[in-house]
Amino acid sequence: MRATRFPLSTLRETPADAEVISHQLMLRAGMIRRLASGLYTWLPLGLRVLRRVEQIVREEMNRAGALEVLMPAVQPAELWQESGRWEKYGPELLRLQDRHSRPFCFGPTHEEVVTDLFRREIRSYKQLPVNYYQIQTKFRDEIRPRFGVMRAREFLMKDAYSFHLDGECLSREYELMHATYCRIFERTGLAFRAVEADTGAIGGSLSHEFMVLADSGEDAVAVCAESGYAANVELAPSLPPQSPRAAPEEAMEEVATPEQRTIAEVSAFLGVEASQHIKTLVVEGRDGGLVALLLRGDHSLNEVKTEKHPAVAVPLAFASAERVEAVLGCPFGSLGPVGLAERGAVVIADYAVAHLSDFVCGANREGYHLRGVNWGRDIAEPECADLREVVAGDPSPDGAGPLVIRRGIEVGHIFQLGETYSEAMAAKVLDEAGEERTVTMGCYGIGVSRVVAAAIEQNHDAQGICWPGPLAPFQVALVAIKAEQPEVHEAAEDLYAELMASGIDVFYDDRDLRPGVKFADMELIGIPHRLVVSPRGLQEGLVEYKGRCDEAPITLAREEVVAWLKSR
RNA sequence: CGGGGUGUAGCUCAGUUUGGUAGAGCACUGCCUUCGGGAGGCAGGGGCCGCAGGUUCAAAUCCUGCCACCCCGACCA
Repeated sequence: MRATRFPLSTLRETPADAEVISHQLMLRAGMIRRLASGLYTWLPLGLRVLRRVEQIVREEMNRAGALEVLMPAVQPAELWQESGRWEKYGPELLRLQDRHSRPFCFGPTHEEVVTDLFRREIRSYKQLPVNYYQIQTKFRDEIRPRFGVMRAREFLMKDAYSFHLDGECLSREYELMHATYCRIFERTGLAFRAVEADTGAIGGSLSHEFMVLADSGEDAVAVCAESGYAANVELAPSLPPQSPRAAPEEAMEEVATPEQRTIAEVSAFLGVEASQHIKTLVVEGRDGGLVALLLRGDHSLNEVKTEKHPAVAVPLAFASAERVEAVLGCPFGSLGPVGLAERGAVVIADYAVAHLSDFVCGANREGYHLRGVNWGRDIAEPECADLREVVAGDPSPDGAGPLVIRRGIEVGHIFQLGETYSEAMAAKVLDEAGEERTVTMGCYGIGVSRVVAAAIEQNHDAQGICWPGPLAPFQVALVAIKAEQPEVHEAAEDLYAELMASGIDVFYDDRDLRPGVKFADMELIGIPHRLVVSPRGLQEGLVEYKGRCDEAPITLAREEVVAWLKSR
C-alpha cells in the first residue's frame, strides 16, 4: 500500500475527551472516529487490525469444529419474552418497534436466537454436539460508555453457543473452547491469563474469563506463580488463618475518639495499625433486618462473595445512615461488634477478623472506641464467613504459595450455561431410546473490538502503538528519504515491488514530506518493521532497518533485505 | 438518575468576567526556500460561536429553556 493512496489522518494532538491511552492512540493514529456516544466508525487503518483479530478467531474456531453462522442483529421481542429476559433485562437492552408497532430489540447477545435456530434445525442426538458461532455487531445501551471501543455501546463480538445431550459432553466442549481461546490469544501475541470467574446472574456451574494483562485493566485477578492458580478477585476465596489466635494481653477499655470516624483517622489517633481494627459495615438482611459485616481495617469487602451469604439481601445494599442510627442507635463512625447482636443486628465476621486479638473497634457510642477487645472474653465468638477481597501475599486457595494481584482487561468469557435457555425455549432432541431430551448448552464470547484496544493498552510507548506482529495493520513501513532524487525514487520503488511480490504486507510512505514527519507517523501507527532508503545508504548498497521497539537502527545489504525480513 | 464540567474552524484552545465587525497554533490549498526526527516565508480557503427563544441600538459574551459531550457516583452483570 502506498501512503499517497491511503490517507493516514493521524493527529498530532490528543483529542480532549479521550481518557485512556488506547483511546487516545486509536484516535491519533486514525483508526477510529466517534460518531456518537459509544458509537465508532472504523477507518481503513483500524479496520485492518480489527480484521486481523477476527481472522485469528475465525480460523481457530473453525479448527475446533465450530460452525460459523450469521444471525440477525435485530431480534423479535417474542423470543425474549419466551426466555423471560424481555422483562428481566434492564435498560441496557435497546428496544425498537417496526412500522407495525411490533416490538424488537437490537441484540446484546444471541442465546434466544441461537436456541430458536437449534430447535428448528436439530432433531436427533446423532447431530450433537454442535457449536454455532458468529462474528457480529452487538449493542448494549451502557449507562456510561467510555474508553473508546473498550467499553462502547456498539461493538464487535464473536459469540459461540454449543448444544449437548449431557453435561459430560458439555464439559468436553468447554475444555476444547478453553484450549481454543488459549490458542487464539497466544496467536495475537498478547500477554493473557485464563482465570476462574463468577458466573453472575447467568448462572451455570463453571466459567472462565480471559484477561489481557495491562496495568490499566478494569478487573483485578489473583494469580499464584507456584501453582498456576488464577481467578478474578471477585471470586478468589481467602483462606482462614492457619495459626492459632494470639492470647489476650490487654484489658478492654473504652477510649474517647472525638471526631475520629474512619479507620485511618482512628488508627492515627490511637497509634494502632489499621490491621488491628475492626471495620463494621451494615447491609440489608434477607429477612428485612440489618446485617453487620466485620472486616479487618486494612481489608475491603468483596461484594460478590458477600452476596452469596444466606443472611444478606440480594442485591447487596448498604443500609442508609438514618436506618443504622434508628435501629442500632449509633452513627457509622463508631459502630463495633460488642453488644451489636443485642441491638438486633446479625453479625458476621470475616475469617481474618475472628483471628484478631487485642483489637480496636467502635464502641456503639458516638465518639468512642474500644481497645484491647478479645473474642470469647469480651464478646462471644463470632459467626465467620469469607467476606473480604484477597490481597497480595495471601495464600493461594489451593494452598500453594502467595498470591499476586494483577490488572486485566476481560476479552473473553466462557460459560457452561446448562439448561436455562433450552428449558425455557423447549430445545429438545430425541435420544437413542426415542425419548425427548432437553439439551444442555455452553456459551463462549470474545470481544473482538475490545481485543484491539487491549492490545494497545498492553503495547505502546511515548511514540505511539507497538503492535504485536500478528495484529499489525502492516508488517513493514518503507520510507524513502530525498525521494526527489531519481536514484532514491527508483530504488524505493524497486524495493517496494520486491516486498510486495514476496507477499510482505508493506506500507510505502511515498509522500512528499520531511523524514521526521514520516518517522513519527510510522511509529504512531505502530508498524513493527521499518526500512529506510536514502542516498547515503544507497551509495554503498545498504538499506536501514529498525524494529519498532529497537533502540537503534541497523544496516542491511540491499540484496538480502527481503530474505532477512521474511526470516523475522 | 444525582453531582460537577465543557460546547468557538478538522484538532488543541484563547476571547465570555466588563456586550461594540470572529482569533491563535496545528491541519488544509498555492508559490518559494528547506529536507535523516513533527521546517521557514508569502498568499489563501474554511465559522449558524451547540440549538431555540428573550433583553438590547448592538449578543460568542447577559437571561430562560433545551440538546450534546466529558468526569465522579449510583444503576446494570
